[in-house]
Amino acid sequence: MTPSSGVSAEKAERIPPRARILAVARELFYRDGIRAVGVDAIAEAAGTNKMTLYRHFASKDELVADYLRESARLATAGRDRLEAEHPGDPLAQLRGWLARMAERLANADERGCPLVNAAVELPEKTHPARRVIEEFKTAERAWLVRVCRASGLREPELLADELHLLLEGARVTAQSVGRDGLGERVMRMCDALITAHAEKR
Amino acid sequence: MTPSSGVSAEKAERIPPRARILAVARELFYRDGIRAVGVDAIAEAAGTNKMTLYRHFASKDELVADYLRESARLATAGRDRLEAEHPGDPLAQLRGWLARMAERLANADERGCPLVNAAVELPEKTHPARRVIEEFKTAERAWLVRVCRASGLREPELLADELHLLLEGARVTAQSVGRDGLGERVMRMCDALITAHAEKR
DNA sequence: CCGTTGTGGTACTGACCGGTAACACCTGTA
DNA sequence: TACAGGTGTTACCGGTCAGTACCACAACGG
Repeated sequence: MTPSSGVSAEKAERIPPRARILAVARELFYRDGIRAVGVDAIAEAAGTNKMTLYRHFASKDELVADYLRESARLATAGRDRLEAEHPGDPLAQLRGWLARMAERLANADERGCPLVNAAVELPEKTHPARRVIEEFKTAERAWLVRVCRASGLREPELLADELHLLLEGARVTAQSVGRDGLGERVMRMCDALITAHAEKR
Repeated sequence: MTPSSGVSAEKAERIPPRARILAVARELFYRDGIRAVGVDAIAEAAGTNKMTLYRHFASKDELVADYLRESARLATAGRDRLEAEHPGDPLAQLRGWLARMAERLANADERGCPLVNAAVELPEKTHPARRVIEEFKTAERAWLVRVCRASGLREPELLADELHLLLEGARVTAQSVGRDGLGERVMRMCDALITAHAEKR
């Protein structure tokens, strides 16, 4: 057992402790659940200790909020990347987003949207995570509406809601029942919805 | 402070302790989350103590599994009631089920499906709750397929999945973003889906 | 050279966790 | 009356929780 022994992220590297802690927290919180992971475990897995953790995060609740902010940032960056990959082609952006979601559904490590899971785990309305969750989900839906509208599809708000709810449902269903062929089925449903909103009247 | 002081369910009544414990567990686990509620809190709120609780439940995990079995039983009973209310009219049963779900979405106490929430909170594959969750969700989907097929709708499996995923998505979205008008929107989407599967060539 | 800053290590607090032992009690029954 | 089973009460176990005090050390810049 070497002196610097972390669980999955042994970082004796030059990455500052705050980033190491946040990376490890993201992994453990997502995989095992927020309430199931103690700050001790995070600190140890990050190759540091609880004191250093509390020098960078005021409390576990704040660490959780930062974990969710980071997750939201990554998701937003992914959407930005899609826009860069398909400039001026909102329909391709939309399909790319759906395809990525479908891929995730087949992944065995997939445990749904980290922010949705946090909302389930942390019902307290005063928890600092609540704001982050609400803002992220609102932005996500707004992006979908924008892309649907830019694609010239009829009733973009309705379509965005249909797609969004369908995907959210699929991501929790993957956790509760299973994911056999779920990705393909969902993709077909989404395609049908898009087609319906393209043809409509 | 009377000697028998529970939180929300003061039962000095003639209800046996096991039932009291299960009722209180259902309320607290659902409202606050499974990991957030200790066995002490449940015993106290049920007007009893931890010893009596452990005389009826082998462990907290088993209590959780029983809580989920009870929730599943209630949901199944609700579907049976629908069949009794609309005998031989599967379409009315389906619409009744959807209407009930939409009602729930507007309720401020709604915290989604207890079994889905448990799946999010308890990722361990070996947890006794896992079996209960999977069996319930499989049965729920099977009921939907059966009703859709009996209603003479085209592609009943596909329609059942569409409705199921949409509803699951709505129930988690109510927790993470909000429920303003969500029930009505979802009902409209479901109606459109049913119509589409009724007309379909 | 000194002092500052960030980090790691250890030990600790007080509360709570799930789970158990031992005993008093109450109620029904024979 | 006497026994028995289910229940309530208290105290306890070892472990873990979030959070903190204190000190040692290493790197830095003057």
